[in-house]
Amino acid sequence: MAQRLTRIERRERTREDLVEAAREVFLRRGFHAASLDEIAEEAGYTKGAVYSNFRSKDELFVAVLDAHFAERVSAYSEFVLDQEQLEDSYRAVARFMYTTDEAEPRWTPLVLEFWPHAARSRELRLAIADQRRWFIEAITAIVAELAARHGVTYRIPVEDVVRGAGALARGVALERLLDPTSTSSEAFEEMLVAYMTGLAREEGS
Amino acid sequence: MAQRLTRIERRERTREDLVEAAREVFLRRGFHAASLDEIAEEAGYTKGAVYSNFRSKDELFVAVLDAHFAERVSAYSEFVLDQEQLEDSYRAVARFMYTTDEAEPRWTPLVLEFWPHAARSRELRLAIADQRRWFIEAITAIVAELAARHGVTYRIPVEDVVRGAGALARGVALERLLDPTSTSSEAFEEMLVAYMTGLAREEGS
DNA sequence: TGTACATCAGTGAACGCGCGTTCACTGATGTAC
DNA sequence: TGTACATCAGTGAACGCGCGTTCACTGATGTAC
Repeated sequence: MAQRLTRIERRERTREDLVEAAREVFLRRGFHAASLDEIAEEAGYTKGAVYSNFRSKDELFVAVLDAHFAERVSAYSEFVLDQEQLEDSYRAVARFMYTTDEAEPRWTPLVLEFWPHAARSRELRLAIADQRRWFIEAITAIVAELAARHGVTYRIPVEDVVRGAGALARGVALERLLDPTSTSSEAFEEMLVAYMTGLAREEGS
Repeated sequence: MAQRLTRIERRERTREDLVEAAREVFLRRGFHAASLDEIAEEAGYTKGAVYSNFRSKDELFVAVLDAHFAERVSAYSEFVLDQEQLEDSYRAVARFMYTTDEAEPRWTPLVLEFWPHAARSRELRLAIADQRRWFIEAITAIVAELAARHGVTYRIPVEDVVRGAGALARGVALERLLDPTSTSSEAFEEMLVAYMTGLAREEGS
């Protein structure tokens, strides 16, 4: 009994359906191999609906990324600052990263598959770079707050600390894509703690 | 002037030409966007020559990777062990990684673009995994030797130390692809030193 | 050293096909009176 | 509340095109005698 919706409501609904379906199909097939036909069908529409809501396959993908990063930021902001010890926060982050990667191991390669593609178009590259900057800034704010609470400063800008941590996580996720037995959750936890702790400035120096 | 070559010599020469040209075109265009026409033309042959020497575009790409990893291993084995201090070795590695990335910033995304593609074919995935394992083992041997000389042991297996370092480098290279101003050479050096030093076991414990 | 046939690396053109994009159309919602 | 026209979200079919792969062919190298 689909209730009657206004045009705007229906349009928003369709858009959400498409983004959700796109996310699943992109994960399943990868960016290049995913077809708009399959995405539209998964969402219960036809390809034309995609072009009624997005200008291109690229733009649809960017919408998937938008939704993802928004979710991630709110997840981090919920648990990172709740820990007693600084190292507990690091470990909680490591476990969160590792767990989400295990739950959706294809997410990281999917994003990375898109970057070289995006890098070749000026407009797309700028859109992705903006999106990324927004995400990095949001995470940086959380880490800066965490560090301030524990009276810690880092030897490089907090933003670089964050970028490096993300880099480490992404890199490990990729290793595990090719060889899922490679880096254990415990090993990754040690890596991240070593990285974060090693970057902290010695007290009072 | 082209001296007469035996069939085997000519075939080898053609193969090398194709791999070299493929490397350049793949770097320029990315894996998916590179066409065999352009590669063959760049090498001074036609597409047929590619199929006379390789079974597919995938196999040609794997040959490019083979050549690359062999070069990298011999580069590392030359300078890593020549340093006085352990930290000097870490810093030399960091600078090498950063410099090669600056020289060919598209290499990392190129490789990463290929992985999700490879992950979807069993045969290809195994070929890439084997290649990667060989590379990781070679680097692990170098780092193990380095650690032994300096009487250092790590809190996780040396192989994981190596994987993590590679992960960090790749991740940072990707950041810089989207925003070349993001992580400075100095910041990356600190990241890697922090990571490696942080993973060393406390002396005598 | 020379001749006759065999091999095969590379040519060049054609094939096929998937898929992103476009577009005329439809029927449900919106608006004016 | 009801009628007549306007709008526009989504349909469905067609288009176009790039590019990986195939294949019959050629001419230079290899081999046998």
